[in-house]
Amino acid sequence: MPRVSDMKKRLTDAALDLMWANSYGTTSVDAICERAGAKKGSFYYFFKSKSELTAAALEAEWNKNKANMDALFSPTVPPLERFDRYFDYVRDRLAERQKACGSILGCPILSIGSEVSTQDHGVRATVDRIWDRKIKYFESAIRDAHAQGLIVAPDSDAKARALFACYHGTLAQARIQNDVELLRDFKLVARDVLGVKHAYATSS
Amino acid sequence: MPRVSDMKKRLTDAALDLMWANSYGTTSVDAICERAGAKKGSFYYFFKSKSELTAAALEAEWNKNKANMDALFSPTVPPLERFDRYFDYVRDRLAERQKACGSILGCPILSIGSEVSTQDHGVRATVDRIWDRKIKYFESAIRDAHAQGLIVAPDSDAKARALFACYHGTLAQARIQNDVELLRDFKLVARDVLGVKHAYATSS
DNA sequence: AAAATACTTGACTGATTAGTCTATATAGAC
DNA sequence: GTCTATATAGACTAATCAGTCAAGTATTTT
Repeated sequence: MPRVSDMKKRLTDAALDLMWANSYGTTSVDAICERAGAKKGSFYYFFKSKSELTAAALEAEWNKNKANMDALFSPTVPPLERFDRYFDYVRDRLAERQKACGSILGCPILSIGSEVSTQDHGVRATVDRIWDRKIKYFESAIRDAHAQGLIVAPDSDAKARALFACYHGTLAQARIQNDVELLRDFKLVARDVLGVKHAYATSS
Repeated sequence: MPRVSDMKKRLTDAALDLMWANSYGTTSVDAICERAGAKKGSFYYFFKSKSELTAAALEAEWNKNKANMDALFSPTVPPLERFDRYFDYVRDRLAERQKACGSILGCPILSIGSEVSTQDHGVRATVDRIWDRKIKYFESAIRDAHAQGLIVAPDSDAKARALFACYHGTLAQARIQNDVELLRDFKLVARDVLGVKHAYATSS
């Protein structure tokens, strides 16, 4: 096995960076190559199209985040607190990124997914897959909260999907208005969606 | 005032159609012209750039919908019922559109806004303006519901923004997954977000 | 009918696009 | 050292992009 290269990773990193900050459509293969320090030939050696690279970039992003998600949604954390920690984590990360690029970027999966969903079946399928994996964290926390009598949510899947959609709507709004403050109160909205009984609301 | 043309309207109609079904980035000026039956010269006679046309198209879309919104959110309708009627209306409209183009398209303001927000200040400003106008419908319904004791929502603006964001997250998810069914249960989510007291839940 | 305004035409430009292709360089196996 | 798979280099194509422009047509005012 001669010669190993980190170019594949550099390309997916560059692609996600640019597409998240701007959009799929305005991110050219040339720009991705330039940021990754690659030439055209290398790009098409690793990926057979921009579409395929995008799917790979989203999967890579998921893999980068998975360990954090596992920690945030660890069963050792009280279920409702998992959400609070997660929302804080995402907000902090977006705020930090805003310092670097000037914008609140929202969720790349949603932005890119919404942009290409009617046109690129491959990327859409990838988005769907990642979406489902992420929802599982929500679902399991909801099931635990229900079992502990903190909320009433017999249909944990539906509840998880509803909360996930609400959260992503808020992230999209934060991106459009470039305002991180819109994320500050989401914990309260989440409590409403979850139907948290007042007595059990976590303090933070 | 010699000669009047409907070309401006045809161009904004074509632009919104294409951008809604696909995206801002993949909708070329040439394609807009072709669908509108216009030549390049006419396009740039009416609009000085693709960006300016997009802003005009979004404003035109708002104007087309305004009368419907006024009717749906008429003060003569019980406040919580206004939401139900609105959600039904949007869902029906999207389902109908799906028959024509094969896809659930979600909200064009959100899709286009999210796509261009970090790059096109003019379009973003337009999106913000329309967003605020739409939220006013929610806000007034929430205030009325609060006054009638149907819900507890002292901060009607915050509640309206939260519900609006949740709804648009659900629309975005429906677009990405091309599934109108995701919109079916939003009424229930809305009740949770609004904090509707169980006794007052509208039946439909 | 002439003038003025409102609109249309379509060829054109120069930049950028995704993607291809052939040649070459580099590293580990033997 | 040489063989071989892995990776890089970068010129190239053909299509498409947003936008320009000068010349023309249609309609109303005077």
